[in-house]
Amino acid sequence: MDTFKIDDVAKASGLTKRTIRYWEEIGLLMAPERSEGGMRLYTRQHLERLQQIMKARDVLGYTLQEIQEFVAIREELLNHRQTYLNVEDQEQKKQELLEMKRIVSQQIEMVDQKLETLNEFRKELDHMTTRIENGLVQLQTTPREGDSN
Amino acid sequence: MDTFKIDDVAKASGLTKRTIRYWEEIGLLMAPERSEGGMRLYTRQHLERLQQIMKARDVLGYTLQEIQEFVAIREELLNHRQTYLNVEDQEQKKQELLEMKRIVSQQIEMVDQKLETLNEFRKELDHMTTRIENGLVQLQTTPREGDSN
DNA sequence: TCAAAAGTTAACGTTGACGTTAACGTTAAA
DNA sequence: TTTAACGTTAACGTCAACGTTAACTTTTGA
Repeated sequence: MDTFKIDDVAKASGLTKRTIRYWEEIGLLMAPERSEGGMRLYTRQHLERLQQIMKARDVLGYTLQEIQEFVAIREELLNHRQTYLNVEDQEQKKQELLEMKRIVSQQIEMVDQKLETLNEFRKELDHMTTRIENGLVQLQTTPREGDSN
Repeated sequence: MDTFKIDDVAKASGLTKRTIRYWEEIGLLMAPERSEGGMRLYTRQHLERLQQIMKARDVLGYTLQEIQEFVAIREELLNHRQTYLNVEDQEQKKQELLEMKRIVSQQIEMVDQKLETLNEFRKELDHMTTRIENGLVQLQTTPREGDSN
């Protein structure tokens, strides 16, 4: 079969069933097809989406609302291929594209800011490692008060 | 004076007074000295600490608990200079240093993971920008159905 | 076929991270 | 000195992001 039940998805993703349903409830995960009886039937696409959301949540520390904004833009870009017809539609599409560009620019700025700070943190951690190892060496080379000399 | 009242700290940091007190309450910010009457008297060190916490919260998306762990280690390294006396103290200090090294290694791993994912995101955002701008160019060069030719 | 396993919705509970309000004490400037 | 501005603690409120439980229906394997 090409579809998964919610427990399969939960196990594959590491999320709880509640969380999966919750994310659907708030519009973060697209609602899957249902069986005759009403069971959710997920596809690979749902799994991929969940992975993306988890990455954004865990790594970027975004709220689900912020993630939703990002994912929405991304989706819009994909669905939103060549579909302009007349002058008004062109004008509208232009406005949409400009709005998307604005939001994406904002997000780039945020990501760059995060990258910068993360690199600072990384340096500090390296520094701490050095200091710890120096401390360990000190212990080796300075055994005890008046020992062996 | 070398001390600040809570409202000064709030304005300097952009946090609310409530948040500052809350962070002290959960042990994230060291409790400042008090005046005769009981008013909190902060120093520059408190301000610096608050900046660090804010960075970790906003950029790394850590919970306050996680931040506390990071900050604690850092503090320990600073306070924890050459203070070994006898063999048992040396052994204890060695264990402490090894434990700190373990935790710092963990944190480095997490930061590296975050950096990697952030760079992926950054690339994707660039890609989106390109696509949006292509869309805009398309609109310019394909004005209207059967226009001007 | 039929019970156990797994699914569903609905609703209330919980936890972290504060916001808000109340009731009161302290500082500082007029 | 006195009063407005600012500080304090204590307690309850809130919001996001789920956890948990209940009451019920659908699937499934022996």
